[in-house]
Amino acid sequence: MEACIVKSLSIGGLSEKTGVNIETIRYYERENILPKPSRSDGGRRIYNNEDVRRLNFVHKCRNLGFSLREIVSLMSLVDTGNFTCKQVHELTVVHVKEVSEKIENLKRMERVLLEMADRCGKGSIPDCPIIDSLFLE
Amino acid sequence: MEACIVKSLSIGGLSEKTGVNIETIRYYERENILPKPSRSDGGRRIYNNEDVRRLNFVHKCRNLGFSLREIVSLMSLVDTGNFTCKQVHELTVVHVKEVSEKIENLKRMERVLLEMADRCGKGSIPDCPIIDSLFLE
DNA sequence: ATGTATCCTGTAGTGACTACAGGAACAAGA
DNA sequence: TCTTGTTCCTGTAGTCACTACAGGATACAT
Repeated sequence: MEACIVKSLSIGGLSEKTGVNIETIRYYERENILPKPSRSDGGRRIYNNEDVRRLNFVHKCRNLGFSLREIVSLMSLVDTGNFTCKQVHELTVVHVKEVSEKIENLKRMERVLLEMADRCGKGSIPDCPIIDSLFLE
Repeated sequence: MEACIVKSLSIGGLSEKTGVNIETIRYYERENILPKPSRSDGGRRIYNNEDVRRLNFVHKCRNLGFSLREIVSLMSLVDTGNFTCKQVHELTVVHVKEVSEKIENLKRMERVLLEMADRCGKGSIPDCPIIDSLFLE
C-alpha cells in the first residue's frame, strides 16, 4: 500500500489555506465548532483535507452572516445526513429576512446622517445643527 | 427663594422618560458615559433635566450606530465648548462611510443568500445546492 | 405593621473573537 | 552538536455594549 493520500497540515498551514486566524481556529475547537484534530508526537495539531473543508464551510457561512449557532445546526443537519433541502432552505430564508431588516435599519441611519451632514455648514463656528438635532426632544 | 425648578427623577423615571433600560443607565454611569448623579438620603440616584438631555443624546447616537467611544468624543467636544461644526461634520462623514460599507456588505450577502435559496428546489430529498455551494472551493 | 414595588451593589454571562504570557517543540544553518 | 528563530502549546484576560441575576435595602400605600 502507498502512504495515505491525505495531506496533513499544521495549524499555521490550515490558517494560511483558509484565511482563518490561528487563534480563531483554536477558538472554534474549544467551542466544538470544529472537531478535535489528531496530534503529533510533540502535541501539535494535525489537520487533514476534511478539516480544510469544514473550516471553509464555517468561514463562508460566517462571511454570509450566519451565527456560529446557526452554523452548528447547519453542519449537524449535514453530518447526520438527516436533512432535507427544504430545511436548509427555510433556515436560509429566515436568515435572509434578518439581513434585509439590518439593511433597512442601516439605510434609515444613513439617510439621517447624510441629512444632518448636509445641513451642517462645515463652518469654523461652534454652532452645529448636527449637535443641535441630536440634543433635541 | 422658591424651590428649585428642576424636576428630579428616579432611575426608573429616567428609564421611562428616555426608553433606556435601567441596567443600561447604570452601565453608562460605570463606564463614565454619564456623570454620577446625586443621591437621596437612602442612597438612590436622583436625576435632573440635564441628565435626561444627555441620556437622550446618547440614546439617539446609539440608534444612529455611533459607538460609545464616538459618543464620548462627541460629548467632550460639546462639553469643552471647544469644537467647530467642521469637526462634528468630519466625525459624521467618517461614520456615514462606515455605515455605507456595512450596507454594501450586507447587500452582497443578501444577493448570495437569495441566489442560493432560489436554486434550492425546497424538495424533500437530502441533496441541497445551498449546502453544496457552501462546501465548494 | 405589612406587603410590594423600586432600588442598591456586585458579579457573571453573552457572541465571536483577539491578545497576550510563559513555555515547549521543531527546522535550518554554522 | 549547538544555536537561533520560528511555530506551536495552554490558559487566561480583554473587547463591545449590554443583560441578568443574587441578595439585600429602601420607599410607599394600605
